Amino acid sequence: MGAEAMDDTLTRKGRATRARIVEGAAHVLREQGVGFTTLDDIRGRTGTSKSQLFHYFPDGKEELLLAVAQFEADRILEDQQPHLGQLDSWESWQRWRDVVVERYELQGDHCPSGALFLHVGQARPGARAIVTELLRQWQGQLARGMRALQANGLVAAELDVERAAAALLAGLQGGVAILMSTGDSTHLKAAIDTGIEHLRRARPTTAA
Amino acid sequence: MGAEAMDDTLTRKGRATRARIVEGAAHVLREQGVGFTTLDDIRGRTGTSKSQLFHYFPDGKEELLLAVAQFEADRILEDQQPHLGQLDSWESWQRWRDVVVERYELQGDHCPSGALFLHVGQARPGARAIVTELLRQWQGQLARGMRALQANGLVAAELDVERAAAALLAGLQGGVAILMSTGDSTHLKAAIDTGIEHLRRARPTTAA
DNA sequence: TGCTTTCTGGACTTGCTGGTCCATTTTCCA
DNA sequence: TGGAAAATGGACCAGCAAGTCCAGAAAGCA
Repeated sequence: MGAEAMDDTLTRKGRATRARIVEGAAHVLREQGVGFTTLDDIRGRTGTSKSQLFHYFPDGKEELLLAVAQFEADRILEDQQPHLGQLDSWESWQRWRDVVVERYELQGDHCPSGALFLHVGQARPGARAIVTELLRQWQGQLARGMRALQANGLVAAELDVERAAAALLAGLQGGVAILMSTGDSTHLKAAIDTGIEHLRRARPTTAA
Repeated sequence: MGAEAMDDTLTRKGRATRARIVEGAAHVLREQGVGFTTLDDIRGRTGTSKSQLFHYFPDGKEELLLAVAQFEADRILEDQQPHLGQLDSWESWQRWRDVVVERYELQGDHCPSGALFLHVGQARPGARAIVTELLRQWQGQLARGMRALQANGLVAAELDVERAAAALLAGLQGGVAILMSTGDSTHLKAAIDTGIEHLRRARPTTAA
């Protein structure tokens, strides 16, 4: 997209303003939802003028939304670190679980990042790519953690790691979706806990 | 809502038109998504005039969307019958699984009903109520099926049925969400299959 | 049949929102 | 320092979509 090409000609001040716009827009979007947010809302929040918005995002709202989607996608994985990258013991899985639950409970119905990409992701091809890549990385990290458990002899080698990771990721996503629409985190907890339990039951047959 | 109060004064023709509007609107919304659908789109699709729309839905778009949400919510559970109501053997669970997967694979990225309520459900209180009730009933049926397995001695009585049902529902929802945004049903299948597997592993300790 | 109520068509209004434009200020850098 | 390029402010425009209104057709009903 044109964003990178623009970074070349961006001054220090320009980069700061652009970042301010993206962050501010992300905030407004999380609060109000994509469908109810106007450029003027973003303008007000970020203390910028119309011309600035179009200066940094020549293709207008579409491009800005895409930049926010990417920003949020990155943030989602970062927020789970370092736990998500170190899933090599039962304790670390538990810590990761707690971080995820706490994070999404805090955001509550304030349409978290998950909502953002779900909304955008339906039609626009660019947004779909961002979502797909996010899910790929997310699932990859979960699978990596499961293989670490296998390597440590905590989980049977027979476990279909990719499938288990896909199921866990789906449960997590669904739990978040339900949390967003009902305000209740029961499903999120149940999904993750059951997913981890699934691993726990897949103890190696040799060990006992 | 005003809808029921209106049914009193509706003639046969009136009821038919109202139903046509709701069904047509549901169709358009599934195709285009909430954010991209205008009243004129619905008007065109249903062969109605502006005044008809506001005659049957005095509160305008909001009320119409709510009616569609309720319509879709009912349809979701109906489409899973009779399987969802008869989950008393492993075979029936498998049949239900196949129906769900097939149904959502068919709808593909054509924003299925799930998307609809997710979109609407973020802010509007009425929509939130519809979603909550749908999930409650859905989970109730799953839990009922699990209890049937317990009654038939196929699953240990110790299984926390409500928690397992919540986890399965979350996985299903997340799987559908991922299917919608990526076009891939792998996660949906993995989630449901893993959920059922979870039950299979909870065999009664007495039987063996 | 004749009167009332409901139903329908479609022109019209109104407000909002994304997007354009240009003048002005600030920053860069040679 | 001075000119070019970037950054900023904000007035302005155009289109669109929700919602209004009223006149006329079709049903219901006694």
